[in-house]
Amino acid sequence: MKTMNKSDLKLIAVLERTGGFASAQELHQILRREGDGIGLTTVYRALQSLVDDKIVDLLRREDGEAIYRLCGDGHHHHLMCKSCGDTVEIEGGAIEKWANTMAEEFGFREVGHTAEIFGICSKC
Amino acid sequence: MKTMNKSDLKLIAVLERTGGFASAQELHQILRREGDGIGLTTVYRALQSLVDDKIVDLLRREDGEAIYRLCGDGHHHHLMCKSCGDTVEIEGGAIEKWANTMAEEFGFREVGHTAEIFGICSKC
DNA sequence: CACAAAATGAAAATGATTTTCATTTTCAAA
DNA sequence: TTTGAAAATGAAAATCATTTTCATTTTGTG
Repeated sequence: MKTMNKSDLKLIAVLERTGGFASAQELHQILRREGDGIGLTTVYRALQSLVDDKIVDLLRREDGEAIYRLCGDGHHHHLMCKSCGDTVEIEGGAIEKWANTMAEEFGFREVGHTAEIFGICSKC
Repeated sequence: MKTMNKSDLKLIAVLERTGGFASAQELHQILRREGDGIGLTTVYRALQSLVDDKIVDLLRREDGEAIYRLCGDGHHHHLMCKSCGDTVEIEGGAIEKWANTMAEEFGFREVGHTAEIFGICSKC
């Protein structure tokens, strides 16, 4: 780990606090809301460098927007209602195993994965 | 399967011929190169409707660009190389079970899911 | 203090994708 | 065959996330 400036630390702090995934735009809004005048450009730059340093994971939402989360966060998956948008965090131990097994079988390394479930919740 | 117009068929033809994944822009260029004056808008629309009809799969390149490929039959998942983009179709029996179990546990119905694995393949 | 390197952010640029909207094509009913 | 409505089409404008540019500010160090 090399350079680590103020902005990097801010982003890490927010990611720690919020847990899970967030897009650059969302992270920027959160910081703004908290009174931090940080610029969007800086947020992108900080996230980029954190990804380069493997401190943060970069995934993609279904629409292609980049989302970030702290590496090594015991990560979880989501169950989201297509109707009301309500989301439940769920464990994915089975998925981790599946991903690793499959990746190994095909000789892949530096493996990551995404897995989300969606449906209609009981309230809707 | 419902509507299926001329453009849809053209796109399917190109996807069959080329095999593997291609972005909307690439598919458009290929058609143009072959003398077809189809517009980019139409390419996007055709791809969208093919995805809706589950005739083509939509994934994302690392930079977030959408890439499309003809669906094999049956539901499957993908193992994609972050470096060269090579993709392997894999079975996800474990995932189906996991998704259904979780959904049931939280009272969700009409459940679907996504699960993709990515890493660096042995060639890269 | 002084100064070079690093950091910052506003604004412009980029590039994929979507939307708008006017025009053309398709096609079944008359 | 003619006709009218619905579907399809594409050029151009609009969106939107992300990147780049560039002038300014901050920081660390000699």
